[in-house]
Amino acid sequence: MPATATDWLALDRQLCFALYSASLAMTKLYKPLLAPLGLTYPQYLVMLVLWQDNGLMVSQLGERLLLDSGTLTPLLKRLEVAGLVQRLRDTADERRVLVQLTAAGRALRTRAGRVPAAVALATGCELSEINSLTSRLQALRLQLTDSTPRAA
Amino acid sequence: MPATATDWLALDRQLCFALYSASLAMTKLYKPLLAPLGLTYPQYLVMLVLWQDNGLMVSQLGERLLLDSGTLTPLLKRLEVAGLVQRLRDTADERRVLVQLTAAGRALRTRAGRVPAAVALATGCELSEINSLTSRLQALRLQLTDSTPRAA
DNA sequence: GTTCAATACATTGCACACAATCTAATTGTG
DNA sequence: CACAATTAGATTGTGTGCAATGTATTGAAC
Repeated sequence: MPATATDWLALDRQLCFALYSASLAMTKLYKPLLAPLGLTYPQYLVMLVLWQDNGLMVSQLGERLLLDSGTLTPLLKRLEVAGLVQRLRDTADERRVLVQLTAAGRALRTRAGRVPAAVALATGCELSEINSLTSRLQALRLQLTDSTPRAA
Repeated sequence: MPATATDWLALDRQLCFALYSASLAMTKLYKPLLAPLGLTYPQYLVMLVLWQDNGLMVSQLGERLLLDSGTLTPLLKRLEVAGLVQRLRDTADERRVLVQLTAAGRALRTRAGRVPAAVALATGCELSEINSLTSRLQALRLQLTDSTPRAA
């Protein structure tokens, strides 16, 4: 089967694969940077949210990160075991679980402060280039989540 | 702890999160498109490679997709159970496993032909925009895999 | 006030990713 | 030829992602 003039199924032509492999490569880049902090990459994302807005519900974390409870519940339990967060039932509404940083969790922010610069360096990109690429990816994600409704 | 003037740890400023969430959103977009073909998204990527180059070794698939045997071996076994590929020990070098498309696997290419257009539509982007974003992500991935050597 | 629907989270099952380790086969060295 | 080093896959264990389902709590309607 000879390749057509423009083979739409060629791997190197796929935006999806460029996205997929770049994302996995990024995760691998973070791994040695986060290991000293005792965090995996998704756990780091949760901490980023909590460092900005402490005391969120599980569902609010899920909205920010676009993850569901099936992913977050076990992840948060591991963060709790690690002593970085506390999971507290909301007394006003006992369906809710509030995720609070512990002192250790707050303290970790300082050590995490060095991570972004190390990542920016590894990308080999100017800051302006990083920002423009970030913006385009955010726009793409917005478009994709709109064309892929997740709830009726 | 008040946010600094430029908070380098802000979630929406992270290239990594834009990449991560866009990649997950892309996978969710593919899911209903690939379900009729009986493929998951990573399985689809493997099929893309094989449709271009049939009869590769597991390690060659891994080079193209940047995945290791721990990921590919069970995935390929599932594709074999689905009747789309065959895994054959190379008689010349019995360490090697050659992955060959079956007739059903080759035939699936025709049905997959409709997928790229549906994806392009969902992105809401011009083709030129898709291509430029793809190129930038490929360059980023290359830079990241170079700064993150995986073998000594 | 009881019943029904909605909400918030937890659980289960499946499929990746990947580090670390293992086994079998091949290659290189003398 | 013996044998150490290398190579190719497979296996194991951990941690996501997510669909589907379960459970307890709350809110709404009557």
